[in-house]
Amino acid sequence: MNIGQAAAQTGVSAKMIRHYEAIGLLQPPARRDNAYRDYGSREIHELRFIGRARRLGFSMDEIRTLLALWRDGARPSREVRRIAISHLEDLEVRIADMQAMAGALRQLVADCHGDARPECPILDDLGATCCEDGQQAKPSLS
Amino acid sequence: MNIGQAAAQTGVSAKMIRHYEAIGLLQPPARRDNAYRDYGSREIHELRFIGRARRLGFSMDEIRTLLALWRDGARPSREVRRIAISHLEDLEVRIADMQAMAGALRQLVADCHGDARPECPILDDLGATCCEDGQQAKPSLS
DNA sequence: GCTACACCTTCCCATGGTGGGAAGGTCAAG
DNA sequence: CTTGACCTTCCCACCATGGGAAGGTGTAGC
Repeated sequence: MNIGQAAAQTGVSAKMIRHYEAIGLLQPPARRDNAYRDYGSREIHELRFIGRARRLGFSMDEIRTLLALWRDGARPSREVRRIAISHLEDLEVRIADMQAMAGALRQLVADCHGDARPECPILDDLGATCCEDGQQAKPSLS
Repeated sequence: MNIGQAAAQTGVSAKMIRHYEAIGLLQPPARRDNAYRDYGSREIHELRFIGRARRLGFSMDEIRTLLALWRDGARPSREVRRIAISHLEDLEVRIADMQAMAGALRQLVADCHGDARPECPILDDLGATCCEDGQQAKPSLS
């Protein structure tokens, strides 16, 4: 199977398939006489694996490890679970961060009348001149 | 004020201050005889503005616009509010995405016993061979 | 004055995941 | 034989950020 077909089958672009090969995430596939890469079901399978893991937000490093574990039929599931939990915790931290951002923004948006007048609590907050004299004027953000 | 002091005062690294200048986000500051950049309270103020906006997750493009609006004392607050709302919606979409990821992962982690045995629903799901024959084996992820 | 150290300058490079695109080869259909 | 769609490799760009080199400057202590 050509790289283009493999890309279509797995949702991973041809560019990225070559990239994954270049960084050693994937074994170089067989080549045809015309030097075209030739993918079989095993490679398709791995590409799909990578695509899904990416969509779950795993880093390339995590995916590299998961892929090794996946290829090793005898791996202890403990290992995999540990990685998944660690990534999950990571995700949760980032979600909490973004929720904090969103909360602060929601407050600012709610406070801003948003009409033709120039008064704007959003800009006021962003520009809060908290430390010109070393004093924090207002707790506000961060 | 030296760039290092400005960095300390604003929480924006010296590297980034120079970078913001290079991409035209900031006016080039005055230079002393020794060619050192010299920052006054106005620049400190702007740097702090940028730092806060970054911490709220605004993109550089958004910040560029917000900064222009901020400098324009007569801007309509409507403009600012529109940008903030648009960014907020963006944030909310991303939060929802990450929550979906986290939810799927949590499920997988819960299903995986995580011991010395090789059976692992997490890898099974990632590797789900959904379409080798054009059939989706299991709804699963994405 | 000399030495040490901290700071400044500019310039280049790396990250990571992805895409754009050029220059050239190959294949299939008309 | 032409056309267009594909493939190959190679280089470049993004974005925000940091690392670091090579060289100048300012300050403190001796």
